[in-house]
Amino acid sequence: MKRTHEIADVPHTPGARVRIAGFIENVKEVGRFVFVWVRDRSGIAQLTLKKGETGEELLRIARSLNKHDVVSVFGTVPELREAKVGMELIPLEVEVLSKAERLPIDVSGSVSTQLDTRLDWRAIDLRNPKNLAIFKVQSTLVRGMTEWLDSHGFLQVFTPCIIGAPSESGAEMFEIDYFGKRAFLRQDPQLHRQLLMVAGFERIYDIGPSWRAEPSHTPRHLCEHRGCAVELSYISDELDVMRVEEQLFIAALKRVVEERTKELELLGVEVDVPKAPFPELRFPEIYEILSSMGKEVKFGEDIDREGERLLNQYVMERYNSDVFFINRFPFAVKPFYVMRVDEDPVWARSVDLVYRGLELSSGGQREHRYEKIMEQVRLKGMNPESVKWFTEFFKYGAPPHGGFNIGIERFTMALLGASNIREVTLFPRAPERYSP
RNA sequence: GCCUGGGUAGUAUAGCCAGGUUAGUAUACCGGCCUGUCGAGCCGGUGACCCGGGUUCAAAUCCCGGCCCAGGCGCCA
Repeated sequence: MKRTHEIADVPHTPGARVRIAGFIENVKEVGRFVFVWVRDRSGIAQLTLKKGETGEELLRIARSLNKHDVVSVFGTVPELREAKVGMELIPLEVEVLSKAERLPIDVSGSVSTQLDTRLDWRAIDLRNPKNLAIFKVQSTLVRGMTEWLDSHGFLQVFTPCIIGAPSESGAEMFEIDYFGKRAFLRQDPQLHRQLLMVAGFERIYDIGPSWRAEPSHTPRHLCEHRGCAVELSYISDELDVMRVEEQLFIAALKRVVEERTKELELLGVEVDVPKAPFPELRFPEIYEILSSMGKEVKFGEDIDREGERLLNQYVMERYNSDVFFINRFPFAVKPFYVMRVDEDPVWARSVDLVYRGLELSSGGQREHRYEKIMEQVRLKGMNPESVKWFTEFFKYGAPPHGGFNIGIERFTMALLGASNIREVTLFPRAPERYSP
């Protein structure tokens, strides 16, 4: 290997001989000294070279280094550490593994670069330690969710990304050529998760991508995003789904708070882990709440962004909570597969989770009764043939079930207070961007 | 898709409204100075008006079209 230690793991034992590797952060010549900073993903090391003591060849190499050259360094831990940044090393040998030209963007933080330009140079942009911190947090966030799911009997599954027919009526999907036939990239793993409930898998989760062919120009939309999609059987109603979702949510945040203190500090983020149960607002009461706040929404209609913001404000003021559920959406604005409230079928057992003003997930109880599903297909004006591949299965026994899909980028964005979802996506896909 | 605001060195910005200087500044880069730098500092240098058309004696600046960006709305994770 080109190194024996990550920089953060180099022992503070004077005289210890180690080999580290990383990018050149800076080279400075001051008086009798040449200082070289080397960064790996764990931290910074300063190489200290002293004229008259260090060999001429080593001084020559050190002076010739450019920012972001990749090097491997063999050296000794000094008696006295004087560097204020990271650890210090007296180099004995510097091997240049790769040379770097002048960087197209600033990664050090001295000049801030616009997001779009950064994304053009994303692999270099990601060398910024703050960006690494974002994805460390994201990794832990997802692990917090999977750990909770695994320990509560949920089976991880993988459902198809290519589907033969649109999963919901009228949704904008990417069309692909499938051996001369029309196929689509899924916009949600929804229907296949339900089929696994029909299969008797009872509790599953699917972490994977979804695509939306919507030309959305907003800071919170991507054309490709990943979700943690959960489905479970034998629920009494959608409240059982909500109880699972909030436990999952809490477990994920706890993991981040426990394990990513350093990263949260670097990013200047404070996280409070909320307590269950989360506040729940329901239609049609929501119309009254909005009305009392001066916003009129017609009975039976969906709320818009402004309405959502007002509800967020309402929950903050009334419950002092930055997370809440919205339940019982109008069936008119939801897809055919949701379960309606039998006694009042204007409303669906459809649930959104809103965190820090951002819609994190949609879900709820699904309709598992064949006759009802077919009735709703008709009510939505869909051609029954187009969803037969899905609906047929419900003739042969289906447990009552429900689930939700938490947007991973959205979750990360809300958690870190990022101003744009692309900040928390490694290589985002947006209407005008599909590279790198 | 609609609305608003933008596009100036590698990066980030000033100048544009009231058209006319060597297009200013920071940072990066190159060179020099400095006996421990750590956001180092100081001196010198290289480097730019998105593309196409129009108005004008003259366009970074005004007008039209295109492409791209940011934000708001719709759609939603």
